[in-house]
Amino acid sequence: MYLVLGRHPQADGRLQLFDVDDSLTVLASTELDPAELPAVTALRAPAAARWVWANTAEWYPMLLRAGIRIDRCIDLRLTHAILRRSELSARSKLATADDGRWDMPVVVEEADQKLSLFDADRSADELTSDDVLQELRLQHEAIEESLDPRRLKLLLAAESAGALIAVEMKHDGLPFNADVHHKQLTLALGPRPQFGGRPEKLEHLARQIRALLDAPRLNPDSAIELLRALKRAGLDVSTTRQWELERLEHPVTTPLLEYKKLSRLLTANGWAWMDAWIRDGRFHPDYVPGGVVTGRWATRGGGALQLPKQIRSAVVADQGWKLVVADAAQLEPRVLSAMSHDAAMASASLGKDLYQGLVDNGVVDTRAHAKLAMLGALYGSTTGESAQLMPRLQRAYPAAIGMVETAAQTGERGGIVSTWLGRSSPPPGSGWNQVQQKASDPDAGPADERRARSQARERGRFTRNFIVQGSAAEWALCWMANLRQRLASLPTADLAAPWNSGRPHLVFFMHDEVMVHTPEDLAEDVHTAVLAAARDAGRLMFGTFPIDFALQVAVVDNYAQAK
DNA sequence: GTTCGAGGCGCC
DNA sequence: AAAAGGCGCCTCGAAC
Repeated sequence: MYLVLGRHPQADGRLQLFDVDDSLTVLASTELDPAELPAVTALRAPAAARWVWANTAEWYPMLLRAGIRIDRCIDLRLTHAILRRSELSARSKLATADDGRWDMPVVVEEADQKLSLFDADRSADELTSDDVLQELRLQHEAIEESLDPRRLKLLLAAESAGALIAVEMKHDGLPFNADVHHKQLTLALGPRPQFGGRPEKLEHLARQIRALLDAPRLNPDSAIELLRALKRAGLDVSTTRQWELERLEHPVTTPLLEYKKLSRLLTANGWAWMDAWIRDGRFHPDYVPGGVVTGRWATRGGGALQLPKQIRSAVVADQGWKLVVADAAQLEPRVLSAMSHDAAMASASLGKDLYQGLVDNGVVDTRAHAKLAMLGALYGSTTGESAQLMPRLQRAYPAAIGMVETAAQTGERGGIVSTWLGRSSPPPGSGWNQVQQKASDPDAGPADERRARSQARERGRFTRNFIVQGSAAEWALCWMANLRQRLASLPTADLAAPWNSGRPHLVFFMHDEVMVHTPEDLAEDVHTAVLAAARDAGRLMFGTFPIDFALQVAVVDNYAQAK
């Protein structure tokens, strides 16, 4: 059963909802006002139906505000983006006759707001319920005729579950204690400036820097001015980056590095950031599922996926609640060993730290080397220590290393690669092709060839990493989607708050890490659920292949206590 | 006045 | 002396 939602084809501003059976036949049609959507949804929610709509971020927020959570959906915009590009469904009508209509920009505004603000000139391409149903049929056809319907179905379900979770997490927000943060800022920077300008401690450091460089008017925020001043002081630097400054033997480096650190804190996560993103003790960033080509999420505003370790102690559970923080240890190498069926590499990770496993198996001598070698393999390192370790890795794990090498070669040739579940990389752009073309021209110069070679290698590193990063993102989505279902079936603690029924809920997701905010009494249940969800995700994706997805789980009061 | 690339740095 | 994948976002400063 599906519930297909879109605009009404005639009645302006109204919506139309189709009840559709599994053969995609319309059983019933309901016309409704946007304001009625929560009520209508509430009536239907008990049915085991899957909602189908163009964009979860458009409809789901108003349902959440009405206290309604839905179980499952298909976000056709997200699933279209996967299907039209996937190598598995490349011959489908959806892919070959794509008119770009579903290539919409990410919309985070909500439908009800948009209607009230832009009622007069809503864009002409708003999708009717018929459009939505037609797209659902097209996608079904593409999946069924694809080279691997099972994988695609899993990927599309996980992607859509992610869309629900993203909206729910924005709605619920990440518990964030503004007082703790304010105290940290004041301690580090000095009191908040009343009328702009630098906080005390930054200003003090700036004065020290100017004195030490004998540059009375220097603005240390200007990289150009700073570089000039450093050179004038006789320092041999080509940039003002941290790693380069650290190597200098000059009294200015200490205040300068300190200045940069504090300045970063102020501009990225200072008082202005707090004013903009923290409301009622919650951080409400916009998550953008599928926002990265590899399938990772992005965020818009607030920089949630770059939340510095420095400020994590301000992420504090409510009174009587806990944070369960879980991250997947060495996720990418584990995913690679499973997708390449590299039994040797998989066994190195069974029940333990994968990097230590490499040491125990005699592949490398230290854990640090194991990590360096592995990152080199995943990113395509060609120089330095990490590249030197590659032959050892290659010998020990030929299947795994062979897989990323093949992906790199495909990319260098301009080919397309795919993740385990079938998300495919974009083809090279026209500029890339032109450069390669030019290099094979009879009168191409050595510079042309060098440029072509370098760009080809660059793309090879991208495709090499794409298959691993993208497949790891798929595992993470499966993990989180499974966890969400498990959390929904946990009992409700007697801690109902206005914003929550007392049920554990996801509050944060960062690539290979999830955080659940839970009543204290249920923290152990959540811990168990997180582990079980990881096991399920591994089985869903890799069946019986013996691979462990080890988790580090911490039950804490604030985020800084994890790890 | 806005826009956009560069430099820089935070996260995975 | 920067390298090796994916991002977002801040400031500066030139270009429009």
